[in-house]
Formats: sequence, structure tokens, C-alpha cells
Amino acid sequence: MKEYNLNTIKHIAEKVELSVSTVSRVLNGKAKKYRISDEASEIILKAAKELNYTPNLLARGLRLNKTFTIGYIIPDIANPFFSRIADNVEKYARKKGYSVVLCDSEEDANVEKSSVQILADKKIDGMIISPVGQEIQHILDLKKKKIPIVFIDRYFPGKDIPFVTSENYKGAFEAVKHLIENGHERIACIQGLKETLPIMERVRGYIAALKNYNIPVDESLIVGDNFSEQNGYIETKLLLKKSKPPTAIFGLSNLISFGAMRALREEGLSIPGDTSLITFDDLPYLDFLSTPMTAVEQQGNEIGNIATKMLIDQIESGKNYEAEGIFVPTKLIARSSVKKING
Amino acid sequence: MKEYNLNTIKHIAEKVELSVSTVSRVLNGKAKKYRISDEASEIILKAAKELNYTPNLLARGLRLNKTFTIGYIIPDIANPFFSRIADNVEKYARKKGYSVVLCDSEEDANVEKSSVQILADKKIDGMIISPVGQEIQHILDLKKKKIPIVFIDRYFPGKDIPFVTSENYKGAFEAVKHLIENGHERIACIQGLKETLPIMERVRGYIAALKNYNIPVDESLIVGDNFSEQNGYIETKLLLKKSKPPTAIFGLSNLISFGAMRALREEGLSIPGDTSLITFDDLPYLDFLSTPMTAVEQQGNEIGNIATKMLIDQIESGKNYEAEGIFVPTKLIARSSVKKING
DNA sequence: ATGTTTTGCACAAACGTTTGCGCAAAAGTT
DNA sequence: AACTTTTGCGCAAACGTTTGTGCAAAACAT
Repeated sequence: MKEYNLNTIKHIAEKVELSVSTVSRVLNGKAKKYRISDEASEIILKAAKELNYTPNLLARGLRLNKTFTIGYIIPDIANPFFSRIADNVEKYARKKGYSVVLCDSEEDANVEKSSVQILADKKIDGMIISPVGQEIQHILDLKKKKIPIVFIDRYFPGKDIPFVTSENYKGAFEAVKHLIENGHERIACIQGLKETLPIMERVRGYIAALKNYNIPVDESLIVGDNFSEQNGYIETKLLLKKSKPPTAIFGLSNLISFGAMRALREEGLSIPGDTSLITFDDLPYLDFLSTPMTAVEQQGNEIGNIATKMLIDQIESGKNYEAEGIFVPTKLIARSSVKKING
Repeated sequence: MKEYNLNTIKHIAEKVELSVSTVSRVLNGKAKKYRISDEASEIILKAAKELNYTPNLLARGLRLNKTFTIGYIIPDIANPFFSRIADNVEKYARKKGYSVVLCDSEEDANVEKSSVQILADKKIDGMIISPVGQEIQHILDLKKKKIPIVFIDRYFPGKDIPFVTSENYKGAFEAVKHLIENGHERIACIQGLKETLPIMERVRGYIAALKNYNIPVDESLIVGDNFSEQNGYIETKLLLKKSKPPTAIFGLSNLISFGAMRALREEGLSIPGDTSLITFDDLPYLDFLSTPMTAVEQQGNEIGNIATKMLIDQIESGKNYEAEGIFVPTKLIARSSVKKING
């Protein structure tokens, strides 16, 4: 009842009456190196064609300790920011001969942990992660096992793990500067996951911009705690209930801003008539909204490509990457969701 | 220089001075079945903890001919329709203990073919595909090798490969009906890849609706040939150049409609003032566009979940799925991009 | 004709599992 | 005390590769 695989090197060997090792060598292009006769090479190649031979990658991986597979752990593949990165990660990897196994952590540290373990057990050659928590021991363990890693978006400086992320500080600074230059002073900021460095940096940029213009920082305007649309929605609702609601809201991620937009509409407030809105992450549709939204663009394509290149370079060189982190520039795209008001 | 793995069953065996087979059995919970003493079980389990043992999944996969991995070949992970499906595929699979390796075919038949081969060589347990071409011999070959497959979105009836897709015919019919009931007669339809069944079905629905209302079908209004935003853009431009341009455009996919919208704006035409627009695929932002767009919603979540369930059921039962295809309902979501005009 | 080099390939181990079978020791039976 | 059964575990093969080493035959040299 057991189904035998009829497509192995062994079958070729039997068919051509040569040894398995000889077959393996010609199939791997090592014919001359091992002095296999052209004659033998030919019949082996021919037999391989005929039998439609393709190598069992598990066996090869086991033997070679190399799978030509990388893992990618992403917090939410449905988030367009991440799906664009994933797109580029996959394409770059594929062009280099690697497959990618995709794991969605759902922003859950436990899911991330178990995914890391599974990937390691699958003997992937390297891993790209946008980590969720602050606890990264499981990732450092990987590093100890000499498995190349690169962080995307979220990162941990000083841990000697290369990362690629946006210029979050600068991006946020410019966004807030833009707001201030348009006369805003009561500017709210809705965060994503507070422990993530991109958010910390964006908040730092937000605060720095305010200070730069001598505007006092009102801590009660810094709200929110995750990347969901609901977070943006709820926090906006709450902000609007304040005695002195903000004149502008800075959403620190696309989903958050989307939620903010929904809340504003629900409250019957116009953008930017009643409240100005500015968001991190640019998306094609922002230009076609009833109020085109000004945004801080992140170059997802670049981020994905660079990270994957860094990873594969590490894998193939066997060395750690020289540069620790790469910050890819952001760009403020001014549209019409920021109103000019009288300071 | 060679790096030895110090984390194998063999090392546990050495440490506890028992045989590899015994260790394997208790680690796999087959202790009683093979009459391993509780005593032995305990020290093995303890040693496994201490050594932090985790199984090499390549070796296990090779031996068991089972990898707990499925492949997913998708035409464009950055397309929100697909990324939502991918999200659900991954989540469902993960909950069932499977990993998914994601391959983006970029709507290229050759990429698809080679991805299929690679996945098969990796000995994945099953595969979900949204196929690109009409040529599916490479997929039928898989079937011959008893590798479970299910199609998503695109499909091939009569090939005995289960699929899950939307009620494309009905969805399109209703969309066009909606247009007609609002007085439109010159309705253009911008297609995606013509050879794909969903598109054929949508076009069929489009035509049926027209005929149903005794409106002559103008073939010159059925245009376009792929799923890109550019396709929507260009075809719209061309449609507008006609002596009698359409009063309404039906974009057969989200990117297409987006391109149409961009073209309309560029031409200075208002939606729906000058041209009505209706699209396949609903997306959250459609509601917030300057003209909220009416859309035919596809239930991406359901599609992803059902397909993955079908696949895993096949894998774990060893049988083909009973049902050949599942059509999940669509829903017309009327917003304001369709103008009521005088028939 | 003998000795040396080259040619052409095969043997067998190894990667880390799982599992059918076998076998000694312990326990139970009479 | 001798025989049967049960208990507890190990041996070795197998999954499909790759590769270091060995070795006979052929070719070359003198």
C-alpha cells in the first residue's frame, strides 16, 4: 500500500546502470570535477529527462543543511503597508532562488515565538521579522544558532541584528512641523504599539517638533496603543469629547488614521474644516478621498528589497552584515486634510 | 570547522544512555504503545527539556513524507483582494498546524509553473492556487502525484479539482442590473485577464443583464485584458474618446476601477455627474472616497477559510473533496457613484 | 615488459528521523 | 524447576541526497 517514489536518483542509477553517486554528480554539474565520462553524463542526463527527475528538496536540505527558504514573520499581512513589503520580499527572494514561508503573528508575541521555533525547525536559511514584543530572547537564540536575521520596521538597536526601517523620527517631525506651520498647536497623536521603536521614534519626532516651536507638550493628547483601525476610531472619539479637542490629529499608521477618519465622519465633523488629519503611510487611495489626506510616505518597496538583500547577503556570505541599521527616507505628501488656521 | 548540531535525538539518547528509538518513541508519545517504562520516559523527557530539543522537521518530513506545509500561489499579494485571502489562508492553516509558503506568480504563467515545481519538490502536503493561464497541465500532474490542490478565485471546471470562488455571474448581473435600473444603457465593462473564469463569468453576467432588459450588447464597450490599475486607466481613457462614450463603467476588479477613477479625474469628469462607476471588490476606503463607490463585495475571508479547510480536509482524509466547487455569494453595496439618469 | 599516472566510476557514511522486528530479562504459571 | 508470557528496550533499515575516499582498468612512460 505504501507509495514508492519512482523519481529518485536511485531510479536513474538503476536505469542507466551506474552508481547513485555518479548520477548525483552529473546532475549537479560536477561531472568534470569527478571525471565522469561525457558518455556517462549524456545517458544520465537523458534518463533524468525521461524519468522527469526533480530532486527531493527535503533530502537535499537535510544533507546540505541548506533549504533555500527564508521565513518572514509579519504582524498583519492584510495591512497594505506590510503586504507591499511582503510583495517585495517574496519577489526579491524568488529571484535569488529562495522561497519564503510566511507567518502572520497577528501582533501576538506568543504566535511570534512559536513561529520562530517552527521556522527554525524547518531549517530555513534566514529570517525576516517585524517583531511584536519587547522580549526578543527567542530571536537572540536564533542568532546564537547562526541563523541570519533582519528586522523590518520594528527593531532593537544594540542587539547586533541588522534592520531596515523608515526615518520615523524625521517623518513625524516633518508632519508635525507641517501642522504647526499651518497654525495648529493642539495636535493629537494616536500611537500604535507603544513599545515598538518606530512608534517611539515617531512620538519623539512629534514632541521634538512641538518643542522646536515652543509649544507645550500636552501628554493627554498622546493616546492610543495599537495599530488597529479600532484604536484610531476609539481614540478619536475620546479626543473629541475633551473640553478642548485638538485641532489636528496625527495618526501614526494607516489603519489608525482610517479609524480616525471614520470617527470624525460619524461625529459629523469635516476634515479639515473641523479637524485636520495627517497620517503615517501613504496609499494610492488617499488622493481620492473626499478630503485627500496628507501623508508621510514610507517606501515599502525599498524596505522590502533592502531587507531581503541584506538577509540573503548574510546567508550567502556567512557573515554578519556590516551596517547595523538602515533608515530609509520618508516623504511628506501634502494634500488637503490640513487646514490653515490662525495660530 | 563543520558545525555539529547538538540538538538531536541522538544526543538525548547518549545523555540518558538509552537508544535513539526509545527516545523517539517517548518524544512522540508512543511510550505505552511500545512499552517504555515510566522511569525511562521521565528521564528522556527531562533530558529533552534540558537540551532544549526540537525535532528537525526536514528529517521528519523526509522520513514521514509529510511536512505540515502547504503552498499558496497567488497572482499579486499586494492586491488587497488577495492579501485578505492570504491572511485567512495563513491563519486557518496555522491553527491547523500547517505553515504556508507563499509564491507570487505576478500573473506570469512561467513563474507559476516553476513555483509549482519548487513547491512539489519541497514536498508540501497540499497547494492552493489562483492559476493564471489556461494551461494547467503542470497542475494536473500534481494531482496525479496525489497532491491535494484547491483553486481559489480562478478555476477550471471538469478537471476534478475543487475550487472556491465568488458568484461572479450573479454579482456582475446585479451590478449591471443596478446600473440599468438607474437608467444606464451605454455601460462599459473593463475586464481583467480574459481567459480567467471569474472574468468570463462576470462578462457573461454583464451581457445577460443587458439582454434581460433588451439592451443591445455593444462589443466595443467590453474592453481591457488584465487586472492592473493601468489597464483600468488606459481603457477608460479610450472609452472616453469614443464618439458616444458610456454613461457608466463597470470595473471588473478593484485595481481596474481605481485606474478608471484616476482617468476620469484626469479628464476632469465627475463621478457620477459625468460618468457612473461601479466596481467588483469592496474595500473599506470606498466609503470615504470623494464619491463613495458602489461595489460588488466579495467575501475574501470566507473564500480563504473555506479553501484552506477544503485543502486540509483533503490532506488529512487522503480523499478528494466531495464537492467540486463552492461559490460564495457576493453582495451589492450601493453607494453614490451611480447616477440616476433618464433612460 | 614493467612501472607510473590518469581515467572513470563505486562504496559507504552521513544528515536526523521513525518504526518493524527481535531478543534478553523479568514475571507469572504449573 | 521448567515453561510460558510479559516487559522493556535496542538493532537496523529506510526516507533521498551529497561527497570523501578507494580502487580497478586504461593509458602512458621507459
